[in-house]
Amino acid sequence: MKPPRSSRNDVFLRYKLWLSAVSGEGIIGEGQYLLLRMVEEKGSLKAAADELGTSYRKAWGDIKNAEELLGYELTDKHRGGKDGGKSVLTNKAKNLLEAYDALHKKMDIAIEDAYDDFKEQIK
Amino acid sequence: MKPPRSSRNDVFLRYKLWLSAVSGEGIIGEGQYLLLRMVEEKGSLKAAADELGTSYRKAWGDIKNAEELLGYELTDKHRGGKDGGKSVLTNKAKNLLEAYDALHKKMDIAIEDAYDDFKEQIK
DNA sequence: GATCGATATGCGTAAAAATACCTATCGACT
DNA sequence: AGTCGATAGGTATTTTTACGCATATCGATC
Repeated sequence: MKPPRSSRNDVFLRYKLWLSAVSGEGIIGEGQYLLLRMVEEKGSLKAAADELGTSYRKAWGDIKNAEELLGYELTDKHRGGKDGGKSVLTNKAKNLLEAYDALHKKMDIAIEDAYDDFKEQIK
Repeated sequence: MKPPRSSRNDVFLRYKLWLSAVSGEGIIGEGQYLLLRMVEEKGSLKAAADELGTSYRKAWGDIKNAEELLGYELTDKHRGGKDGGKSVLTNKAKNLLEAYDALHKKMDIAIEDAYDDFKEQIK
Protein backbone atom coordinates (compact mmCIF):
# COMPACT_ATOMS: atom_id res chain seq x y z
CA MET A 1 0.00 0.00 0.00
CA LYS A 2 1.40 3.33 -1.10
CA PRO A 3 1.74 6.20 1.33
CA PRO A 4 -0.10 9.39 0.32
CA ARG A 5 2.05 11.10 -2.25
CA SER A 6 2.06 14.44 -0.51
CA SER A 7 3.79 13.32 2.62
CA ARG A 8 7.10 15.06 2.04
CA ASN A 9 6.26 18.42 0.51
CA ASP A 10 2.99 18.89 2.27
CA VAL A 11 1.76 22.45 2.63
CA PHE A 12 0.00 24.03 5.54
CA LEU A 13 -2.02 27.15 5.96
CA ARG A 14 -0.97 29.69 8.49
CA TYR A 15 -2.34 33.03 9.41
CA LYS A 16 -1.71 35.93 11.69
CA LEU A 17 -4.39 38.15 13.05
CA TRP A 18 -3.82 41.45 14.74
CA LEU A 19 -5.31 44.75 15.71
CA SER A 20 -3.85 47.70 13.96
CA ALA A 21 -4.13 51.46 14.06
CA VAL A 22 -5.18 53.43 10.99
CA SER A 23 -1.49 53.89 10.32
CA GLY A 24 -1.18 50.15 9.83
CA GLU A 25 0.98 49.85 12.90
CA GLY A 26 0.35 46.73 14.93
CA ILE A 27 -1.31 47.10 18.32
CA ILE A 28 -2.13 43.64 19.60
CA GLY A 29 -0.99 40.40 18.03
CA GLU A 30 -0.42 36.91 19.29
CA GLY A 31 2.63 37.93 21.31
CA GLN A 32 0.93 40.78 23.09
CA TYR A 33 -2.09 38.64 23.72
CA LEU A 34 0.00 36.00 25.43
CA LEU A 35 1.90 38.63 27.35
CA LEU A 36 -1.23 40.25 28.68
CA ARG A 37 -2.68 36.89 29.63
CA MET A 38 0.51 36.13 31.49
CA VAL A 39 0.40 39.46 33.27
CA GLU A 40 -3.11 38.59 34.30
CA GLU A 41 -1.89 35.28 35.67
CA LYS A 42 1.33 36.43 37.31
CA GLY A 43 0.36 39.88 38.51
CA SER A 44 3.53 41.50 37.22
CA LEU A 45 5.05 42.41 33.90
CA LYS A 46 8.49 41.21 34.91
CA ALA A 47 7.23 37.81 35.97
CA ALA A 48 5.24 37.57 32.73
CA ALA A 49 8.25 38.45 30.60
CA ASP A 50 10.43 35.95 32.45
CA GLU A 51 7.85 33.25 32.06
CA LEU A 52 7.59 33.87 28.33
CA GLY A 53 11.36 33.98 27.91
CA THR A 54 11.38 37.53 26.61
CA SER A 55 13.01 40.62 28.02
CA TYR A 56 11.29 42.96 30.40
CA ARG A 57 12.36 45.83 28.17
CA LYS A 58 10.56 44.46 25.17
CA ALA A 59 7.47 43.48 27.10
CA TRP A 60 7.25 46.92 28.63
CA GLY A 61 7.77 48.61 25.28
CA ASP A 62 5.14 46.48 23.57
CA ILE A 63 2.52 47.29 26.15
CA LYS A 64 3.33 50.96 26.19
CA ASN A 65 3.12 51.05 22.42
CA ALA A 66 -0.24 49.33 22.43
CA GLU A 67 -1.58 51.65 25.08
CA GLU A 68 -0.51 54.72 23.17
CA LEU A 69 -2.14 53.53 20.00
CA LEU A 70 -5.31 52.46 21.73
CA GLY A 71 -5.53 55.62 23.76
CA TYR A 72 -6.19 53.83 27.02
CA GLU A 73 -4.33 51.84 29.64
CA LEU A 74 -4.12 48.09 29.46
CA THR A 75 -2.54 47.64 32.88
CA ASP A 76 -2.65 49.43 36.18
CA LYS A 77 0.96 49.81 37.15
CA HIS A 78 2.28 50.03 40.68
CA ARG A 79 5.80 50.60 41.85
CA GLY A 80 7.19 50.01 45.35
CA GLY A 81 6.25 47.65 48.13
CA LYS A 82 7.75 44.45 49.39
CA ASP A 83 7.54 42.84 45.97
CA GLY A 84 8.81 45.94 44.22
CA GLY A 85 5.64 46.55 42.28
CA LYS A 86 2.94 44.90 40.21
CA SER A 87 0.82 45.19 37.10
CA VAL A 88 -2.85 44.37 36.88
CA LEU A 89 -5.00 44.22 33.78
CA THR A 90 -7.58 46.94 33.40
CA ASN A 91 -11.17 46.02 32.70
CA LYS A 92 -10.77 47.32 29.19
CA ALA A 93 -7.83 45.02 28.67
CA LYS A 94 -9.75 42.00 29.94
CA ASN A 95 -12.55 42.89 27.63
CA LEU A 96 -10.21 43.25 24.71
CA LEU A 97 -8.64 39.88 25.37
CA GLU A 98 -12.02 38.22 25.48
CA ALA A 99 -12.97 39.79 22.18
CA TYR A 100 -9.65 38.76 20.65
CA ASP A 101 -10.22 35.24 21.85
CA ALA A 102 -13.63 35.02 20.30
CA LEU A 103 -12.33 36.45 17.07
CA HIS A 104 -9.50 34.00 16.88
CA LYS A 105 -11.80 31.07 17.49
CA LYS A 106 -14.03 32.14 14.63
CA MET A 107 -11.07 32.51 12.33
CA ASP A 108 -9.71 29.14 13.33
CA ILE A 109 -12.98 27.55 12.39
CA ALA A 110 -13.15 29.45 9.12
CA ILE A 111 -9.68 28.45 8.10
CA GLU A 112 -10.25 24.85 9.03
CA ASP A 113 -13.31 24.75 6.80
CA ALA A 114 -11.52 26.43 3.95
CA TYR A 115 -8.45 24.27 4.29
CA ASP A 116 -10.19 21.08 3.19
CA ASP A 117 -11.48 22.71 0.03
CA PHE A 118 -8.09 24.19 -0.58
CA LYS A 119 -6.27 20.89 -0.36
CA GLU A 120 -8.82 19.26 -2.59
CA GLN A 121 -8.38 22.02 -5.13
CA ILE A 122 -4.61 21.92 -5.37
CA LYS A 123 -4.07 18.21 -5.43
CA MET B 1 -23.79 66.84 17.40
CA LYS B 2 -20.78 64.95 18.69
CA PRO B 3 -18.67 62.80 16.41
CA PRO B 4 -18.40 59.16 17.41
CA ARG B 5 -15.85 59.01 20.22
CA SER B 6 -13.70 56.38 18.54
CA SER B 7 -12.76 58.40 15.51
CA ARG B 8 -9.15 59.05 16.44
CA ASN B 9 -7.92 55.85 18.03
CA ASP B 10 -9.99 53.49 15.98
CA VAL B 11 -8.71 49.96 15.62
CA PHE B 12 -8.76 47.73 12.60
CA LEU B 13 -8.35 44.05 12.09
CA ARG B 14 -5.66 42.82 9.82
CA TYR B 15 -4.54 39.39 8.88
CA LYS B 16 -2.00 37.60 6.80
CA LEU B 17 -2.52 34.26 5.23
CA TRP B 18 0.16 32.10 3.73
CA LEU B 19 1.15 28.63 2.73
CA SER B 20 3.94 27.17 4.74
CA ALA B 21 6.06 24.05 4.74
CA VAL B 22 6.12 21.73 7.73
CA SER B 23 9.21 23.62 8.85
CA GLY B 24 7.07 26.71 9.23
CA GLU B 25 8.91 28.41 6.41
CA GLY B 26 6.71 30.55 4.21
CA ILE B 27 6.02 29.39 0.67
CA ILE B 28 3.37 31.66 -0.80
CA GLY B 29 2.05 34.82 0.78
CA GLU B 30 0.49 37.97 -0.55
CA GLY B 31 3.71 39.13 -2.16
CA GLN B 32 4.36 35.92 -4.02
CA TYR B 33 0.75 35.74 -5.05
CA LEU B 34 0.92 39.17 -6.62
CA LEU B 35 4.23 38.38 -8.21
CA LEU B 36 2.94 35.22 -9.84
CA ARG B 37 -0.17 37.00 -11.04
CA MET B 38 2.02 39.65 -12.57
CA VAL B 39 4.19 37.05 -14.24
CA GLU B 40 1.02 35.61 -15.70
CA GLU B 41 0.06 39.03 -17.01
CA LYS B 42 3.45 40.17 -18.25
CA GLY B 43 4.94 36.93 -19.43
CA SER B 44 8.28 37.56 -17.79
CA LEU B 45 9.70 37.64 -14.31
CA LYS B 46 11.71 40.75 -15.00
CA ALA B 47 8.72 42.68 -16.26
CA ALA B 48 6.72 41.51 -13.26
CA ALA B 49 9.39 42.59 -10.81
CA ASP B 50 9.71 45.95 -12.51
CA GLU B 51 5.98 46.48 -12.46
CA LEU B 52 5.79 45.67 -8.76
CA GLY B 53 8.73 47.89 -7.95
CA THR B 54 10.83 45.08 -6.55
CA SER B 55 14.15 43.75 -7.71
CA TYR B 56 14.51 40.92 -10.16
CA ARG B 57 16.93 39.34 -7.73
CA LYS B 58 14.38 39.13 -4.96
CA ALA B 59 11.56 38.04 -7.24
CA TRP B 60 13.68 35.26 -8.67
CA GLY B 61 14.78 34.14 -5.20
CA ASP B 62 11.26 34.11 -3.86
CA ILE B 63 9.97 31.96 -6.67
CA LYS B 64 12.89 29.58 -6.49
CA ASN B 65 12.38 29.23 -2.77
CA ALA B 66 8.68 28.50 -3.20
CA GLU B 67 9.38 25.96 -5.91
CA GLU B 68 11.90 24.12 -3.78
CA LEU B 69 9.55 23.92 -0.85
CA LEU B 70 6.61 22.87 -2.96
CA GLY B 71 8.62 20.32 -4.89
CA TYR B 72 7.36 21.45 -8.28
CA GLU B 73 7.84 24.29 -10.72
CA LEU B 74 5.65 27.35 -10.65
CA THR B 75 6.95 28.80 -13.89
CA ASP B 76 8.29 27.45 -17.14
CA LYS B 77 11.42 29.45 -17.72
CA HIS B 78 12.91 30.20 -21.11
CA ARG B 79 16.11 31.95 -21.96
CA GLY B 80 17.12 33.42 -25.31
CA GLY B 81 15.18 34.78 -28.21
CA LYS B 82 14.45 38.25 -29.45
CA ASP B 83 13.02 39.29 -26.10
CA GLY B 84 15.77 37.57 -24.16
CA GLY B 85 13.51 35.09 -22.52
CA LYS B 86 10.21 34.62 -20.73
CA SER B 87 8.45 32.98 -17.84
CA VAL B 88 5.07 31.34 -18.01
CA LEU B 89 3.00 29.99 -15.16
CA THR B 90 2.66 26.24 -14.98
CA ASN B 91 -0.78 24.70 -14.71
CA LYS B 92 -0.02 23.80 -11.13
CA ALA B 93 0.79 27.39 -10.38
CA LYS B 94 -2.43 28.61 -11.96
CA ASN B 95 -4.30 26.07 -9.94
CA LEU B 96 -2.59 27.13 -6.78
CA LEU B 97 -3.38 30.77 -7.39
CA GLU B 98 -7.03 29.97 -7.93
CA ALA B 99 -7.15 28.00 -4.70
CA TYR B 100 -5.38 30.80 -2.87
CA ASP B 101 -7.89 33.26 -4.24
CA ALA B 102 -10.84 31.22 -3.09
CA LEU B 103 -9.30 30.78 0.30
CA HIS B 104 -8.65 34.46 0.71
CA LYS B 105 -12.19 35.32 -0.26
CA LYS B 106 -13.57 32.97 2.37
CA MET B 107 -11.30 34.41 5.00
CA ASP B 108 -12.22 37.95 4.05
CA ILE B 109 -15.85 37.11 4.55
CA ALA B 110 -15.16 35.37 7.83
CA ILE B 111 -13.20 38.29 9.20
CA GLU B 112 -15.78 40.78 8.08
CA ASP B 113 -18.46 38.87 9.92
CA ALA B 114 -16.34 38.57 13.03
CA TYR B 115 -15.30 42.19 12.93
CA ASP B 116 -18.75 43.55 13.69
CA ASP B 117 -19.08 41.37 16.76
CA PHE B 118 -15.61 42.31 17.79
CA LYS B 119 -16.22 46.03 17.63
CA GLU B 120 -19.45 45.62 19.51
CA GLN B 121 -17.69 43.66 22.19
CA ILE B 122 -14.86 46.09 22.83
CA LYS B 123 -16.77 49.33 22.76
C1' DG C 1 27.29 32.92 -35.88
C1' DA C 2 26.60 37.47 -33.73
C1' DT C 3 23.31 39.87 -30.95
C1' DC C 4 20.35 41.03 -27.30
C1' DG C 5 17.72 40.81 -23.27
C1' DA C 6 15.83 37.79 -19.79
C1' DT C 7 17.06 34.05 -16.81
C1' DA C 8 20.41 32.48 -13.22
C1' DT C 9 23.30 33.10 -9.09
C1' DG C 10 27.02 34.53 -5.90
C1' DC C 11 28.25 37.99 -2.79
C1' DG C 12 28.75 42.47 -0.39
C1' DT C 13 26.27 46.19 1.64
C1' DA C 14 22.46 48.66 3.76
C1' DA C 15 18.28 49.07 6.11
C1' DA C 16 15.28 47.44 9.71
C1' DA C 17 13.86 44.86 13.54
C1' DA C 18 14.79 42.47 17.58
C1' DT C 19 17.54 42.09 21.59
C1' DA C 20 20.69 43.35 25.20
C1' DC C 21 22.74 46.65 28.55
C1' DC C 22 22.52 50.04 31.83
C1' DT C 23 20.83 53.27 34.99
C1' DA C 24 17.14 55.79 37.34
C1' DT C 25 12.89 56.02 39.99
C1' DC C 26 9.19 54.88 42.83
C1' DG C 27 6.81 53.51 47.19
C1' DA C 28 4.81 49.75 50.30
C1' DC C 29 6.92 47.24 53.84
C1' DT C 30 9.98 46.48 57.67
C1' DA D 1 14.42 56.21 57.21
C1' DG D 2 16.43 52.42 54.62
C1' DT D 3 15.66 48.42 51.60
C1' DC D 4 14.25 45.85 47.76
C1' DG D 5 12.42 44.57 43.50
C1' DA D 6 9.40 45.96 39.81
C1' DT D 7 8.31 49.78 36.81
C1' DA D 8 10.36 53.18 33.54
C1' DG D 9 13.14 54.50 29.70
C1' DG D 10 17.40 55.90 26.96
C1' DT D 11 20.92 53.97 24.17
C1' DA D 12 24.02 50.48 22.15
C1' DT D 13 24.55 46.05 19.91
C1' DT D 14 23.39 42.20 17.48
C1' DT D 15 20.71 39.64 14.31
C1' DT D 16 17.88 39.26 10.61
C1' DT D 17 16.25 40.58 6.31
C1' DA D 18 16.17 43.03 2.17
C1' DC D 19 18.53 45.34 -1.48
C1' DG D 20 21.99 46.32 -4.88
C1' DC D 21 25.90 45.08 -7.75
C1' DA D 22 28.31 42.34 -10.78
C1' DT D 23 28.76 38.67 -13.86
C1' DA D 24 27.75 34.47 -16.34
C1' DT D 25 24.59 31.86 -19.34
C1' DC D 26 21.33 30.64 -22.59
C1' DG D 27 19.02 30.42 -27.19
C1' DA D 28 15.39 32.24 -30.52
C1' DT D 29 15.82 35.64 -33.86
C1' DC D 30 18.20 38.07 -37.49
